[in-house]
Amino acid sequence: MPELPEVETVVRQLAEVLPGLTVGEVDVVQPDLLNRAPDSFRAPLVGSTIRAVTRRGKNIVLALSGPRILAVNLGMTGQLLFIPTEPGQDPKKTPVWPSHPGVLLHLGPTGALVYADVRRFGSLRLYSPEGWKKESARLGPEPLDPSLDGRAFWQALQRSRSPIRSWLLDQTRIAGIGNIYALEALFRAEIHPQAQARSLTKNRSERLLEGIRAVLSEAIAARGTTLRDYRTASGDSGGFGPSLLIYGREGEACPGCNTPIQRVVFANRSAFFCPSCQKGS
DNA sequence: CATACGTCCTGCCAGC
DNA sequence: TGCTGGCAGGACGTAT
Repeated sequence: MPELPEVETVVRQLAEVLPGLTVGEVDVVQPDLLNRAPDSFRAPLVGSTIRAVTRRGKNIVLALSGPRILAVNLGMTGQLLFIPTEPGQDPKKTPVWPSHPGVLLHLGPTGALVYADVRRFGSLRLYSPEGWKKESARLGPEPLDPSLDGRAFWQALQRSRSPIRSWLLDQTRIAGIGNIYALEALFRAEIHPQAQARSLTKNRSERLLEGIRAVLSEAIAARGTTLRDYRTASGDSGGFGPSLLIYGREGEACPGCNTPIQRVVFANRSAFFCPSCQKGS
């Protein structure tokens, strides 16, 4: 699921409700989601207070007293849900309790935070502030950060022989983009997904960066794309699905020229594109 | 170092 | 109706 707009949506919601709350009991239902043994995951968390909720790439970053950092990556099917409760009410007894709970953080009488994940490709990783700083430094720049300029983006592309879609999915090159928004941005910029990164002209790469920023911003405004599993922190679906121009639309008419949209598979993933509008492979 | 590919896991759905 | 194969938003490890 979850790419930058979906993660940003969850982060914005959680930033409204979590700061100031203190972690009580921690239930680990699926230990394989954690980056350490359940006991050493639990111990530093219990009793700590949530200070801030931010995003780095596709990671939800909870800053805790201690200090500690809890980084949550939703993988393909992860959900991070805030469950409001009445005092004394069991979050598991609420109508919004998910079907595949992985980790539950009790947050006092007013609510709980549950991570749920059908396929369990996601993760909850606990770090020291220094440890997280190192992890974060492995990721590429934030596409919506204005300090990423068109020239730096183009120069980075010039150094790679990878297909541009693969380049965009590599989190160490640019952080937060996944298959849906990579393909949407490439369609907007009229670039073939298999075009070599370094084949892009400066103008074309600037159009690509503009396309990335536009589609991410529009998707955030719509609270993300729900294909199946993605939910906001309050359990709602995202509204951007109908606005996808190319993703999942094999055989449909290109909105620009009416040519049937094609699907190719490379690097083990589907790529949708208009063979007429998107050249350069 | 850079790039390419298989793998982790489960559920759903089209097609037979 | 029931089974099977294909496919899914991500990321990491390994091989070349």
